[in-house]
Amino acid sequence: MPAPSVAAPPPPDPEEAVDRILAETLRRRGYRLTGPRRTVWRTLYTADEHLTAGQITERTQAADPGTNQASVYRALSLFSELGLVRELNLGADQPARWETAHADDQFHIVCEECGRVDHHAGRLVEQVRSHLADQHGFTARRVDLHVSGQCARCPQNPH
Amino acid sequence: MPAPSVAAPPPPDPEEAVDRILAETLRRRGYRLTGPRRTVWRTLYTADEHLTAGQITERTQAADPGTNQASVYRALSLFSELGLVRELNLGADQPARWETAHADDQFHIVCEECGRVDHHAGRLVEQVRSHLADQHGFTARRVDLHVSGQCARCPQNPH
DNA sequence: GTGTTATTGCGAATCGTTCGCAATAACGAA
DNA sequence: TTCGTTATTGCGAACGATTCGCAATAACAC
Repeated sequence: MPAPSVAAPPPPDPEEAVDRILAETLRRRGYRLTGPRRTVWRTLYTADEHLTAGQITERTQAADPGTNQASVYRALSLFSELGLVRELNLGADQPARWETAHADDQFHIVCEECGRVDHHAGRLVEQVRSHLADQHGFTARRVDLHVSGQCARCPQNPH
Repeated sequence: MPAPSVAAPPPPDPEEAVDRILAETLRRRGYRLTGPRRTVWRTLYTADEHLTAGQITERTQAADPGTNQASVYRALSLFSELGLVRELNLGADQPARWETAHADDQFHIVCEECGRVDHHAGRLVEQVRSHLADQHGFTARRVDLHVSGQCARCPQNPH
């Protein structure tokens, strides 16, 4: 089996691809890529839903025992500052939740019956932004739209 | 000085008018009108801005020393359940704020520079409601729209 | 008035989150 | 590759906001 004449491209490793986003963002701003940060990042990246800090800590510790709760909070706070993740407050009673960043022209819909949380894309957020800018000179940095009620599947919904 | 032949209407007392809203709402649901509840209610009703529970406690205690913090929280929680007030979460870092209830087809705009919080009326909230109902069968009970950024007056605003 | 019981005040407990600090490990330079 | 600097960690204690349990008090119906 002859060696290829040109440098062989490294095999695509999906796990490394996820890490690269993190690594580059951190380095660009002079932060270090550490174990806890990588584990928290992978936890968020592979999450099926919006996790609380407590859940993130659990899963992070499952993947890398010994990781401290405080480090998880510090990682989340840093990621948020770097625009990698987004903190959500879906209700006064419940703790904050976290998700990987996406265009914030999406909003969250929470069903009070089944607890389901959905993303919902739409032009609404963009409309709010431009309305405030044009009519009121207000530069919107962040737009949070959060709706709670009953989803179509839940029994108490009056059709 | 002869007594009037018909019952004299009591002079309109603006302070009592405020109390009446509270009294009637409470009685209708079988709750008692108590001192702390009345004081908290007046505090909210005469507030110039959205107050935190701590601020409400301060002002309530100024008006009626001896009122306990726990009672303030209990009053707020009850009022909220009765639809008399509304709890606001304007940011992950800051504590909850409270305002007397109004149609929620209004949203909140917070300037990150000067800290100013404005109400803003508009059709947007209503649009969200009907869109979700018509297109997705979702019954929106509560719509929270919260925008943060820089207001027209603040220096860092790039025009 | 008087009795029933919702409500209070008090202090301690809880929850989520942040802090201070000594020990550790990441990364650039030698 | 090793070394030094210093950002980052783990730990535990502190924190602020909110809630709890309970005996004492006070609203309201009769």
